[in-house]
Amino acid sequence: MSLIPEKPALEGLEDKWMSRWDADGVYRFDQSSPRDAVYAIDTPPPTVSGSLHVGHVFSYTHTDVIARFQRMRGRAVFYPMGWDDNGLPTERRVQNYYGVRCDPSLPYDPLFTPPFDASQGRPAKSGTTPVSISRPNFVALCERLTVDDERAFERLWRHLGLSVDWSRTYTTIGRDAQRVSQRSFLRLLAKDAAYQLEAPTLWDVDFRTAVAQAELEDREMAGAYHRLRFARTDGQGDVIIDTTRPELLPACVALVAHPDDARYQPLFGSTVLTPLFSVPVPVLPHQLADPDKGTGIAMICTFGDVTDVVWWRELSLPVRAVIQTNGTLRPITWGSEGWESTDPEAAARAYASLAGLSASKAQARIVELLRETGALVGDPRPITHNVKFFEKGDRPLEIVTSRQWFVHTMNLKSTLLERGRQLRWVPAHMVSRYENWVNGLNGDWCVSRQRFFGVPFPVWYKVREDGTIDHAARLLPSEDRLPIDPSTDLPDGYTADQRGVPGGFVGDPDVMDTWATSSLTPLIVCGWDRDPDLFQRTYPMHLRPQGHDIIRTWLFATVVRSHLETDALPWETAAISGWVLDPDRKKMSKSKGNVVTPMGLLEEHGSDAVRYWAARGGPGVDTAFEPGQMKVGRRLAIKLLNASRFVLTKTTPAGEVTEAIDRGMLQRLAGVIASVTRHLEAYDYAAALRETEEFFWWFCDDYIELVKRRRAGEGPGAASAVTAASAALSVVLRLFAPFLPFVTEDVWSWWQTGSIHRAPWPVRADLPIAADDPIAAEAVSAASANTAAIRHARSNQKLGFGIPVRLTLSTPASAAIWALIADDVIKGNNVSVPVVTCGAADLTVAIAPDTADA
RNA sequence: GGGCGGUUAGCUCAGAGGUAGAGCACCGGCCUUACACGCCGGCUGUCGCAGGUUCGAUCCCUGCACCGCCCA
Repeated sequence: MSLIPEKPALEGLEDKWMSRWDADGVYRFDQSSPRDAVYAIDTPPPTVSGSLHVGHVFSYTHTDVIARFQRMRGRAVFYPMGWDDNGLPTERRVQNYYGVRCDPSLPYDPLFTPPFDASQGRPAKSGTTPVSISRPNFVALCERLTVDDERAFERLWRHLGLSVDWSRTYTTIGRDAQRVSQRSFLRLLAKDAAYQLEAPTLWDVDFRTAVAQAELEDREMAGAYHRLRFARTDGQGDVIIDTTRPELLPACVALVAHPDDARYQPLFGSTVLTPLFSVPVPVLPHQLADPDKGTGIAMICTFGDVTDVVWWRELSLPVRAVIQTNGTLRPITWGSEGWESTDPEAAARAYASLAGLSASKAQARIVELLRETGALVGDPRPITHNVKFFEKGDRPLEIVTSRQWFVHTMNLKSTLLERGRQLRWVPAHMVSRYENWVNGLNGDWCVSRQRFFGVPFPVWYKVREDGTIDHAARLLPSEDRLPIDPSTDLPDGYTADQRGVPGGFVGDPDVMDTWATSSLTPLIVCGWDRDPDLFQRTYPMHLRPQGHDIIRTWLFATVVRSHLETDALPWETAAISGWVLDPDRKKMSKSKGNVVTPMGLLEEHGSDAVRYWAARGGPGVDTAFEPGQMKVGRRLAIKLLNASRFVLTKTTPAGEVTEAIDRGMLQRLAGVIASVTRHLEAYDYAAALRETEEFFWWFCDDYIELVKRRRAGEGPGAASAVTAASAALSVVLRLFAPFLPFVTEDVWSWWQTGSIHRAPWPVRADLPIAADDPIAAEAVSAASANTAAIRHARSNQKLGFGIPVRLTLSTPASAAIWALIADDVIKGNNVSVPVVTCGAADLTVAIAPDTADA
């Protein structure tokens, strides 16, 4: 009894309980649990070089509600957290923070210290050239910098009350992730599911790396159609084409028109000369040429866009690439092989002012040249059009020929669609996002990136005697050596001094796409290659929670990898969270999200209150950011404290639940248990919370108010109410526990041993009532209805509760029902003199103040 | 251009073939021995638009509009 505070409050509950839970290991996964008792969650690892915002709090709360529910149902919940530190965002931060840049050709320097450390103050900006360092040194700095972020993230998650097993935290650049990524890669290679190819690839000229289809986004940009005149070699006049990329004219390899286009049919097979450069190119038919676009005939360049790639491949055209990996135009010797021109001198003269320029500068310059020579017909006509960008990039993507690693996905399309159908999607309609994406795949998955802070490809190549690299002569490590870094580790049978010399070897300089690692999270956390016991207990996992924006990337890639590695779906269910919208119905923007820091929110409203707001946003439903709902959640938590205190400060006399109202209340609660359980099983946490909350307010405002006077006394009537109320409280606390873990745990600790979060999920058998009794149900409904009518009358006559009233009541309730509730209704409404007619058609009430002389 | 979702009270949202709901906000009242961080009561609607099915449609069907997202 002394454990019940006199004036209970929410303040400080987070700190109190998060350390207690940690000390007691409440959320530790019990690896001795048999597989069918396990519930395994594949948590999205947040990007640590970004910041956590309100959207994260929202969706991670959803997952935690499910985790807590499953734990209370007796499942051994496997709920590790990961940090996504691998990839570009971290690289960029490290470069600026330490004044370095990575050069994978450099050897590891064990004594290296960075030129500066931004936390110690930054040197004057001018004149500081980044220091080039090896990949292992660079990676070490990345790891050093991300440690702080990860600590801050963990603190926030603990404060929010995520029931994560913190002993199993992983990072996407960590040893486990590297080893799994490399092992999986070697196995893909062994079964020809991965391959290397030198091919035109989407390329970001600022990051200087290949990017994959999944990382593209279209952006609307201003552009212009330029009408160019090509001379026919038969002297029969000109051919006029339209292009938005005149700067690629030196890369032109053909003209193309639709095979049915009568205007150009006579030209097919003939040759024209490019303006300025006088390169003879053929005019060819292809059905992808759009007769309605521009003049209906286009130039094919290597490479302006993905259609150029198709034409180039299907029409067997030569390559004349001009865009270099840094986005500038390369030097060209006109007249040499591959750069044939009928007037090499003029071509060289024209090109001299273009070489070395970026694409956009080259465009401006070549337009001048075309105009001067009369090859530009009319003025450029401005348009806006969609241009492909790397989602993190600043300039349009180019297509550059380079050597890349790919994973076969095109040949898996129908299998992947089938996998999508096998997965349970919450909400169900999200499957169409996935199908949309799979159906739209237009190339295999490019998994190599010309970056540094990622998992290296565990591959070396032999160097020929002439010093060139023989990419076909791969040297692979055995699996037991993994993880390795080919820029510092040696292939078996070679010595360090053979690196990069004729007859020696070189390491593959690339790293894996960040999705190529994070697509393996189920394999990483479940111990695929290190803990067969854990793996068979946890994999396939039960739940993948994530946002709908990364269905095409993370979800898709994970399905691919699990299919290839384990011939199985990685999880049973994918639960897709919506977004948090700002008041303008836009996705909560970064700037906005930073104004409202998650920690500030949790401190202002309390974690339970913020979780309450989050849990009201149903699966897949975008939800407005609304502090008002957090205030409501806070009030709910406070109400729980007070109601609990009230119930628990009178626990005698205890006894059988005999009164109809008490039994009716418990019956109603039994229905709530069943319904809430059903909702949670279906991942509809929002509905579960709504029903629990609705019952709880009714329990407080109607049930307790009606019975509190009877309960305050002695004897069987009091015992019935005391027992019913505390039984109900026990259940209600447990129903709320997944949503409001702090306040429910605190109340639980007043009168129970052990954590509520390890307590069994409530079932009907917990309630001290036998089979359903329709009389009791009717009694409790009648009591509520009659009370409402009396309250209404009081309010109309402005008679406060403190004033006793004489009551004239006609009620539809039968005399038998009225007899069961009369005492509680009369006392619970401060009625002094009741005159009651039972069995009436309608419920009517008349009251009058009971004056003192009565 | 194709796909998915949404449109219900001032706001945030639930709902279901049969008399439109909750919370917040607002208005009025109440210190009722758990809680004034509380309690009681009240007000508010062409359920986006137009057709169709039906005895009956806000709900089902068709088309349209607008918002958001995904994909070309």
